[in-house]
Amino acid sequence: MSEKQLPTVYDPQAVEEKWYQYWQEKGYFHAEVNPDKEPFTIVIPPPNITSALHIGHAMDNALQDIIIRQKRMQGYEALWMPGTDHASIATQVKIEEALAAEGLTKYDLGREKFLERAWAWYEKYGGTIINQLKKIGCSCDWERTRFTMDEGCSRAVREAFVKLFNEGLIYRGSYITNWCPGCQTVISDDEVEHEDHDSHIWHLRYPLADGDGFIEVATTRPETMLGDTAVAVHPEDERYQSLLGKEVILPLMDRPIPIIADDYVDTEFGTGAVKITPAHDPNDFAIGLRHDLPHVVVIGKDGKMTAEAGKYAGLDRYEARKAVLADLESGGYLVKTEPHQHAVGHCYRCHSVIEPLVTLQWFVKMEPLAKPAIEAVRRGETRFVPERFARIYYHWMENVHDWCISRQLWWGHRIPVWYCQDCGEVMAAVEEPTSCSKCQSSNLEQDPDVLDTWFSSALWPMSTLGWPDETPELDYFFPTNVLVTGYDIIFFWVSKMIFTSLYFKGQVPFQDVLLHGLIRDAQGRKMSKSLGNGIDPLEVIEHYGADTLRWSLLNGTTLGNDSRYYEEKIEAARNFANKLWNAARFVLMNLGDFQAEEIDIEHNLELADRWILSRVNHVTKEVSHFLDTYNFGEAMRSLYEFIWNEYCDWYIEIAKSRLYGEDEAAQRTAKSVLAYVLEQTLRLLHPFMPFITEEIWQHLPQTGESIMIAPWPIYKEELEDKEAEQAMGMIMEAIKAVRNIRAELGVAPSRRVECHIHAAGEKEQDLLQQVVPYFNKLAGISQLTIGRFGDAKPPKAMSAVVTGAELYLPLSGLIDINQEIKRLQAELETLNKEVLRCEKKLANPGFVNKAPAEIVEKERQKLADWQQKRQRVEARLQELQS
RNA sequence: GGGCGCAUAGCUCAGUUGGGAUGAGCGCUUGCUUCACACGCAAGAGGUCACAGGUUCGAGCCCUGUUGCGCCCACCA
Repeated sequence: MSEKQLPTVYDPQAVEEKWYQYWQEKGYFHAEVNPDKEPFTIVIPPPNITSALHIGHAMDNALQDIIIRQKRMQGYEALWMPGTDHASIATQVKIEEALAAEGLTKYDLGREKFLERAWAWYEKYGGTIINQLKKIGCSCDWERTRFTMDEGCSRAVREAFVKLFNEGLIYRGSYITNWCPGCQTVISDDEVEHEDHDSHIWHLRYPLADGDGFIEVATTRPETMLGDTAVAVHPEDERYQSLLGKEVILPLMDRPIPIIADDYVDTEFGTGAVKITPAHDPNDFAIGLRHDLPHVVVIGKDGKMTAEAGKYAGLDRYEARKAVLADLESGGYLVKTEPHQHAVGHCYRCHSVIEPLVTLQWFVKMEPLAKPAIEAVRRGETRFVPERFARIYYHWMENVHDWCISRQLWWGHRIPVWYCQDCGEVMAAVEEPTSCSKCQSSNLEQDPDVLDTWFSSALWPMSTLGWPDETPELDYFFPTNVLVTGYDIIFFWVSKMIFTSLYFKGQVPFQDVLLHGLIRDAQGRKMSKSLGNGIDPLEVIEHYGADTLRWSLLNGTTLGNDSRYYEEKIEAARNFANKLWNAARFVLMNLGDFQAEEIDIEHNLELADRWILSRVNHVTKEVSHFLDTYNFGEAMRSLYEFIWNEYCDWYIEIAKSRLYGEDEAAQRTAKSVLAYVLEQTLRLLHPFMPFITEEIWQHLPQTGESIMIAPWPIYKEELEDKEAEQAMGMIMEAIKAVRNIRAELGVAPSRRVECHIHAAGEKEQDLLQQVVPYFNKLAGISQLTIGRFGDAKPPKAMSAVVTGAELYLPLSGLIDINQEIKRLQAELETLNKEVLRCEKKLANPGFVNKAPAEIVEKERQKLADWQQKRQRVEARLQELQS
């Protein structure tokens, strides 16, 4: 860098573009198998190619980037594996929407043309997403970028399917499934979103076949009664003992159906008698199996009534409900209608009301997979952060149903199963078979369906590293270290990766799962397209820069908790970046031609130097610790406070007197410490704000290619300087006391005043003498007289008592003795309270005996301190009142 | 019906293993064109840590219960 000075204003656009390109050219993002280094791996949650990234993605990926950048600096072979997800159902829904806008359906195109469209979609959005991630600053290993439908991932999917199939863990069968009439496919239980709807419960009367009265049933879905094939009661329900084995005539359909007994029925609920529709209700389906009941399918896949529904055939299911109810009422079968709330399932992609239908599907048998997955987490092989999410995982795993993996969609991994059209043999194969393994016929047809999109996601940590091949990458980078994702996809993805990885690899896929919350809008509402309250991260980056966006999304947050998006937060982050920029600009302006070799932080140190060096060392410890424990918000707070409140507000101001002074040695020391602390701080800040830190760092006198590969600062216990921290604390307290008096009396900032300061002891006096140059500057003092307790005081003066000293400001013309007395009396009151509190605590034998010695000692110290202050204030009051 | 989270300054939120709430940003008051920064500086105001018990020498933090808000899971029609 020839240009040593920073421009007055930080321009994120130019800087970010420049450095990102530089990093890429240098190959810093790339990780290789390297036996000399310890690996550290993160696989990205592959964003869906459905559309551009939203603000939640920005946060998710900023988190991952923070982790991977720190690990890289710490010397790990850090791999962040990137890629995108084909998102079978979600993408298909989008494409069909686009088609609909053209007045077309997927059938107009046909499967092949439709898939061409889908691939074009991938080309467009897949690229957009990658570019967005780059804008955010993500240091992914782009050379390794993958896609869930690329060749390798597709082969992994087929291998996994065939292995599970051959080992009896995948089966095909007709079961009641969640049919989405909108997407025209089944979806798994996880993909159904339940919502409570205000509806009704209808009591119906079914006449007994023998004409001897009625049985009353209750239902929330009257239209399904057309498909009833039984009425069930509890076997021990005394009310219905005499009816068991009898038949009722199904109203409207005139069909006799039996009254059966089943434990499932709750005698307390409704009438204790349940109409059974095995074809249209999951519970009824189970009862139907137990009692071998026939299925009457009255609702079709289009959500309309079938021919089996008789005169209602062709009606939409909700119109049919109205018609059926009207007919039941006019026939005298409707006993009563009561308001009722009940949960209605909706498709998580198109929001249609799910229709439970019996269809022929492929399933994964979950029980043998779930058990090891539960045990592995119990053993701590994978750790959930925050811990509470492990419970959610356990609960899901312990109650998991078999996983329906086939989808009646076109975009996705085609199920690798072929049916022999001659002998009916069913073959699962990784590569397309040419002939039937049983009858050698070549008349084979592949299953038309595709796999659940989560099937390929489940393999992601393995497939991106080469599985099913035993690649060096898989051996080296797997299991991965950290997975970062939102708590809302524990079921969809996290749990599926865990059991899949354990089954195929015998290892958990990652050690730690970090689960963050959702970003809501300023009112706390979920961001959604319908509300139009979403935020485009790229727009924010354009206005404020990526560092600002990253900082604002994570500052002050905690893992697992939702947060809100505010323009004010963005501005606060921007202000922080600006503060850092200006501090650096100041340092560089004063450094001149100062060289890296000139940096000397061991000799000629003043108190303030020792203090800031101790502080930066302490912050190094804190930030490292907070990152180790995933307390990102706390790490950021620590950096923010150090940079703003200590480095800028105090150290830079203090250093000025030496920078502008004549003493060259002192000037060199100040420059050294300013440069050293800034450089350390930039490295600590780099994972959070990669661009601005690089830009500044490149201007500093140091030797290195990039801050990205500079070593992570290490805490050194020997650099801790408690004495300097305490002494500086005293000095700062005294300066603040002077400023406080000045402000209260309205002393013009430009007016320099005289000050007498009396120290408690020799140590304090010595200390004060050391800091005169900047004490005067920071407190606006013209003449500082340093004495000892008991020395003569200026006759008319404002005064303040601070730790180890008392100070007097003889502000002629501004002093009102009565007001001063009031001030001191108020001060005395607070001091009395503090002294009392300490005394009480120390008088408690329980505290003195049981609390750690360190705490007790601290309390004694405090008491002595308060007592001394109180004594000085009392003495001062006496003087003034006499 | 289960489970979980939240309740701390006017607002939005932190608070790491229990040890004076000098908590942060925004907002508010007062004063400052102080030679890095008005996206700033300085000085302030503002809190019974939801409520009630308990454990402890000591509780915002641990335990029990209550209230309010939010979320997740669940095959009672």
